Amino acid sequence: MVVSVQSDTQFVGSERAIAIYQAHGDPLDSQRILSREEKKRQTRQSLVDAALTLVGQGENFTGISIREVAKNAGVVPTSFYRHFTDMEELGLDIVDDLGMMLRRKLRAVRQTDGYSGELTRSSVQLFTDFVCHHRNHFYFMYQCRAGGTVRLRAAIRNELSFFANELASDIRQLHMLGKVDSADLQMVSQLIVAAVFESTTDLLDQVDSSPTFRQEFVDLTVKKLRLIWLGAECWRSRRPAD
Amino acid sequence: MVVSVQSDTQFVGSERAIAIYQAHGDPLDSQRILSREEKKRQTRQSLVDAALTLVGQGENFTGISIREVAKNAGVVPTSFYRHFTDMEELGLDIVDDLGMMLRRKLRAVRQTDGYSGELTRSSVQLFTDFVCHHRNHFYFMYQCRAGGTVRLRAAIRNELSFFANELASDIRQLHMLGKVDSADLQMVSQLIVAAVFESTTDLLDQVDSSPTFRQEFVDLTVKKLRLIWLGAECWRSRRPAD
DNA sequence: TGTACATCAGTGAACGCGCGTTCACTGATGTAC
DNA sequence: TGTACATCAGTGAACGCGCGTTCACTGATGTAC
Repeated sequence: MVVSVQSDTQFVGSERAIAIYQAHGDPLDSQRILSREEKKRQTRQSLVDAALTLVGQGENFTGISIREVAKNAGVVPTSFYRHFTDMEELGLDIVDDLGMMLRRKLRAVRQTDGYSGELTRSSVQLFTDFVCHHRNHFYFMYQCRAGGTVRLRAAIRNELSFFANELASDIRQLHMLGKVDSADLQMVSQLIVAAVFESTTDLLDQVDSSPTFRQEFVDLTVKKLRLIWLGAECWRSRRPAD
Repeated sequence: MVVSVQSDTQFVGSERAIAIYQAHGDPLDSQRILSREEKKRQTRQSLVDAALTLVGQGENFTGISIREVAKNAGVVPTSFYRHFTDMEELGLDIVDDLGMMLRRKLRAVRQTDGYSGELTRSSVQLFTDFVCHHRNHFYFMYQCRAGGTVRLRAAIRNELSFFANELASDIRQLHMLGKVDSADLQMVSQLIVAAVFESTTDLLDQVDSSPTFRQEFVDLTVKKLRLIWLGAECWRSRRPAD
């Protein structure tokens, strides 16, 4: 039911509605005119997409104006207010969006046991592919984690700690790192999430992201996580000398 | 010779010169009028300080205007152009500033062997104090690392990799981690720098930064580094099971 | 030392522009009968 | 099914404002003689 409209094409008013209608393949409701609610949802999505596209083009989210977003969504500036009170609200929507997509992915992977071969490597590979498929969302996240408003920063931080918690509970579920108590496990998870997240900046900064570069990135990240994992396995069994 | 002018006080033109003059305690040149060059340097510094203060107050560096900076520096907007072509240039100046301060600190610590007791802990303690003394600089760094212009991001990334390199060479110098080859040592250093840098966001987000919170931060960071260090010591001696 | 000129950091008026936000409106969709 | 009215997403004109940048200027500092 979800129709993706190419974000680089601009439609004005009813033109967009027609384009959406034409893109819709289901013959059963090919005669049906889009409901008001549906059209509103589409416009809202156009606004979000426009903002993300601008971020992907190198603009700073904080510096993007309502007028700019509206223009790129093919809508008059005043329409923006039918959907969001300000850019912060739109930003919070993006955070939610990414959060939901990540959770959906996580659920799918867990259900189908989508890991192939070695666990660390396949997890990193899945994450890497995910980042590359949602580049603009991640650009946004990295920008706003430090540069956004207080609420935006809090929302992003919240998402990150959610994933650290999920990771910790998965490690427990798989009966790994038995010698690590739960407070320390939390620390290990944070460390892993931080290492991956920090590394990801390299992936995002790479413009082309050729398959070879992506592979190098996966290799390096796996190596880092293995080292952390090694440390976690030794943890408690021996105190560090220094 | 460096005189600090309270950044929340605004001076206009010659008023500022007088204030600087009065703050200057050395009786030998109490009669001396500041040279043109010196005054220019002072104004330039006021502009940089004004920008940093605004960042410290929660504004996003990318969103700060030339007029705003000039106003807070107690100078007319046009004066800005006597010192910088645009805000990006001012930003690059801040990066250099912080880089120099960090290097100076590093040198001082190495010369005086300023580490007290355990190496990891005293290093983290020194870094933590440094961050708290240069809060605004670090706010700026975190914001611009992801949200700045291409040149700004490159400059910041450059500083970070400089410190990873310094760390790697120090580890070699102290004959630690003998079983780790130089490519892997680079990886370990990156991991350590990333872990510290990532943790530091917590320190910056804490508004009051009470001594107890600061201590907790040091403890947690030390723990993380110990775990990485433990992993690095096991590295090569045993391959991770997973 | 004093004088005459050069330099140039800082000034203040002015410009055109894009911004956020308001307002009354239009006309397609939705609903009640 | 048809009609009459309600809703409300999107429109377009208008506003006052702060922005970056230009320009000719001023007057203190610096320099040559």
